[in-house]
Amino acid sequence: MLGVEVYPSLAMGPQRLTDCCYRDRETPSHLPLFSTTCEMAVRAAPQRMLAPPVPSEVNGKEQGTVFMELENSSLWKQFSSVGTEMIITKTGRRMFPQLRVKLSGLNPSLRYILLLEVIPADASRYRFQGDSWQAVGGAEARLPDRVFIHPDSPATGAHWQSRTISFHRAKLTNNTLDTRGHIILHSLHRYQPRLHVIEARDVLMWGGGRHSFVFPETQFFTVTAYQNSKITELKINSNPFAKGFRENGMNNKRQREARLKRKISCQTNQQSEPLDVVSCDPCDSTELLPQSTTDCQELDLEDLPIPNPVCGYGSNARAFQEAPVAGEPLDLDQAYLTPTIAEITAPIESVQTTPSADNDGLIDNSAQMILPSYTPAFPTASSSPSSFAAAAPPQCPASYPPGPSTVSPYPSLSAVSSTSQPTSASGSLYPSVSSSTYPSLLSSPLPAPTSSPSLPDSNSSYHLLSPSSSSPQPQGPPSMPSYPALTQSDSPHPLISPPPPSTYPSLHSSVPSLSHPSILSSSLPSSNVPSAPNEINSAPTSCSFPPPNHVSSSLPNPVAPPSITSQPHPSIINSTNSLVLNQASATSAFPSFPSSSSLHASHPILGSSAGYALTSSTASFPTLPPAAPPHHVPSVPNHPLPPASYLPFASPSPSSYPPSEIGPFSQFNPSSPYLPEMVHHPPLMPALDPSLPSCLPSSSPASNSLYSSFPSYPLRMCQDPRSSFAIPLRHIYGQHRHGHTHGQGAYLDIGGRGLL
DNA sequence: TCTGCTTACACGTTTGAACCGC
DNA sequence: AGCGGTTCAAACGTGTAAGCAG
Repeated sequence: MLGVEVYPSLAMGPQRLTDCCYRDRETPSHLPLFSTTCEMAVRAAPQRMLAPPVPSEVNGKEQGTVFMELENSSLWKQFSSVGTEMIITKTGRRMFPQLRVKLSGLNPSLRYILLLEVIPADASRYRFQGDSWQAVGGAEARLPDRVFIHPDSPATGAHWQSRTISFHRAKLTNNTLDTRGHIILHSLHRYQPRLHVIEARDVLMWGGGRHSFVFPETQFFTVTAYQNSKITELKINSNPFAKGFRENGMNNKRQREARLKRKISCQTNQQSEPLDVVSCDPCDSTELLPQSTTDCQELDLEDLPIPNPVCGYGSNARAFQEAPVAGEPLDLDQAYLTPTIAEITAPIESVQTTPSADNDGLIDNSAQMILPSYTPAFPTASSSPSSFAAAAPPQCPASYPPGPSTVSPYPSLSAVSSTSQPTSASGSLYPSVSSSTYPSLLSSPLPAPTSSPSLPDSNSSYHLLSPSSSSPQPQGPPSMPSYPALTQSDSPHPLISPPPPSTYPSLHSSVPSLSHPSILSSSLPSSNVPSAPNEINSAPTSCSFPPPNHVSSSLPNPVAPPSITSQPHPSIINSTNSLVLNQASATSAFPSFPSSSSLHASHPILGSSAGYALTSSTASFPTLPPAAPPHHVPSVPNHPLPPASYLPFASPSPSSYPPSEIGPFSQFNPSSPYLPEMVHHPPLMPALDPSLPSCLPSSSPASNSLYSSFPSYPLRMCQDPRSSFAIPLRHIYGQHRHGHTHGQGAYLDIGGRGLL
């Protein structure tokens, strides 16, 4: 079984995850982006829990705020407006539209690893009824978490910024026994892709800053066969591989029907006379060839954007075009969020974004912070229906942690500052909800009201708040200076040689049966939800994954290896404190919320007094709703979409390993699928600190009460031999012989099903 | 009977090796 | 011999429809 030990470098080292919430610039900084029940609950919480915004001493340029833009956002929006569906097959199917992004704000000299993760958007199972998606029950047990590692990883910031980054090689499958490393998903569920940018000081030491990006418009439903004919048509007209099905193609309906008729006719004729191959050729589509007109003209997509035959999308030609080079004007539809500042020293970490006046803003490398307004094209969720049906009434938030809305209201309870981390970053203006070094619990599942992906309130507009000012930021070049610095990756990290295998923590021995936090949270645990067959939650032998930082921290560091286990880092102390606060807030906000103690019980780290702040996050997470019986799901076909690009939750890249930051966790709000938000998802980097278990409050009760149904999965990684990342992985594999390679990129199983 | 999944199929795109000319 | 451009075939990606299972 592979564990973090196998991939020590995978541990994100000192995890500096700064979840951020993007709020309307004109909205009070402490107000959540989305108004939900949870939000209300939070607001009702004692004022003391809401940490006041911390003035930002932004130094964006110097700090290098990482900024990601979804290049083909327009295309995604087209699909999401109808209800994006992704085919999943046993052999694996690529995603379309593809995830194409552009990065900026990276340190050109540093190396980064890009990961793609697909997490459940909620805890519901869906069915396409009538003309919309409706939740019909609880989601199935979460499958092994797998992360697709971009084949170019690791690559320098200059590399990533010089081109469009495409994750087109990533494949989705419904084969739970998949051995090719494809991302395993359940059919008829809703998922949310999430991208991570991880600073890689060394291929074997992923300890740098980490930034996570979520583009709400990329949410999709998994299907084995398209349910919505509109989606089919959109795909046919957008996907080059499906040209054959276009009106002027050889495999369009007309042609197929003609072939079928001819076939039948031929068969009939055959009986009476020899078949005339020529005349019966089903492919003689010459009749349609003259139709040089656009496919769209032939299409029957009345209310759908008509793709351009050439670029795939007439209405948004660029969406399908090759990635523009850096500096090239971007899609107008794209909005940008300001980066979050990882406030290491300040107790509060929050992210503020600055809304741009409109979506006309162009962006170039230098201008990373343009925030075009999304409103025009994508009205507030409340006003516009979403293709993603709301599975359940909004009341769920109480028991279900809605993303942003739930989170944002929380004051940053834990500001874990890394002593070793030189941070010039100042606290963000906004209160962080919950900071955790192990946010997986928070964001990973993007828990949504079991039954309803309810639409966000009208209040949840996409305006961004400027850290320095509440006034709307004019369009145009982003004012970087005004944005909080997210990372401190400017200074190259010392290269750290991987410690000998023996030095790696032994997951098996040191970590008793534990469920990975990410798994727990992401699994959308539900008492009603059937456990996955491979569930090994109770299995003592199962691998568990401590917070990444633990791992990295535990790794021998010639330079300055902090001993987390033996001596709580100051940050830890802070986290502990924050934890308490968080718990309190969480408790008040979410009645159904599991006690932190229970969580701790299920996870050594969580239980650790040192806490690593991850507990704080955990505490703030309400218990997942039980698989709801058939939900009343108002079909909500078209959601307004959020900005195309968002700033990451910054995780300041640490200079050293101790967990340094705990940022507010903001989850993608399942109920408002299209709200822009940066989410921090920890599950992909399982970390394990053997020493932590010792700190576990063994007395933690009811540890399994909440997440017992979620198994701990071993870490698994597969990689494309062609990937530049091959060597490091092979090195790792070499130690454990569990590597899987394939031509589709590298995959990392975070919660893999048993592994070799 | 219905729903969902698997599989085979035809068509188009992509990719990379082979070939050719300079 | 090296380089760049073109050609070609295999591999791959795609949606559809039939068949199967529950």
